Amino acid sequence: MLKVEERQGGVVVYGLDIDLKNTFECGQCFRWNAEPDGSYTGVAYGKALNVSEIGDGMLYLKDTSKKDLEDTWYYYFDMDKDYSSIAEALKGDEILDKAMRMGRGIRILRQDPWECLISFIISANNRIPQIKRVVENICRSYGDPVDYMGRTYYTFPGPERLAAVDEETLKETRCGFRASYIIEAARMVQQGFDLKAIYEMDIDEARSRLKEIPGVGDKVADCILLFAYGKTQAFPVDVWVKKVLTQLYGFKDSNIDRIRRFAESKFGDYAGYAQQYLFYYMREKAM
DNA sequence: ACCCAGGGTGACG
DNA sequence: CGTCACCATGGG
Repeated sequence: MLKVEERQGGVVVYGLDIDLKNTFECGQCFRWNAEPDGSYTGVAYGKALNVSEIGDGMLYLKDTSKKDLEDTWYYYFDMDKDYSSIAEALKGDEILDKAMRMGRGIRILRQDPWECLISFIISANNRIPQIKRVVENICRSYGDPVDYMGRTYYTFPGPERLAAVDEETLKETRCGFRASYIIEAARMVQQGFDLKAIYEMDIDEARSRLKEIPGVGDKVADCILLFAYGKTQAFPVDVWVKKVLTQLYGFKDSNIDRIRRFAESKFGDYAGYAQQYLFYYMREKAM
């Protein structure tokens, strides 16, 4: 258990291994933005939050109650998870060691499955800044306003909202050809597709269930399993990870399913963490 | 003008 | 089973 202390209307958490920039800009989430002072502001689970690193392992959650921390942020940041044991388990691979040094302080967040589902449907054949833009447009058009620190933020709209939007109107958010996928996904969830039930499934059953939703293939499903359901064995294979495995690990096979199984056998239960470090490493290296 | 992005789908062998 | 054009959008 971490030490928590209320301070100046906010909450300070001590002893948390986190780097906000690496965590929020590693491509797992799309709703956090850097402020001029280096802090980050975002919205999750219907709540707005500003967070900053105020010292070694000290995280300050601004204008937030201890109750919000316990109800939402403790889970969202996965504060129980001990990352030193993950690093220990993944040690010994030179490429991954270098990637872990670069991605120091990345935490895999535990996002809302519904928001994660739609966000990664949007991610298909798209770029991160554009994904962020579309998600933001959707929230501004269909979400609920939240006042926080003198500004207005918007929640991610529920399935019943998006199910009621027609395709041409939704395209005003610049989501492009993914509009029909988003609307159909919303209708399925609204009509009883049980996103919560997936928490309890083993990874293969969970993946095939998610793939029943249009716009969800192997890669998108694995992102949702990793970033929302906490299934850390999941190893999403996108163009960057493919580059890592072919160029750095010498794996000569373009079949996504075989790449994924190779990684799962190589990195085990922590494959998802390895994936995120490697993805971040490859992207930063290319830029 | 061309290529590509945290891909998925459907058509075709 | 594998391959491939296509999808909408914006940036290089």
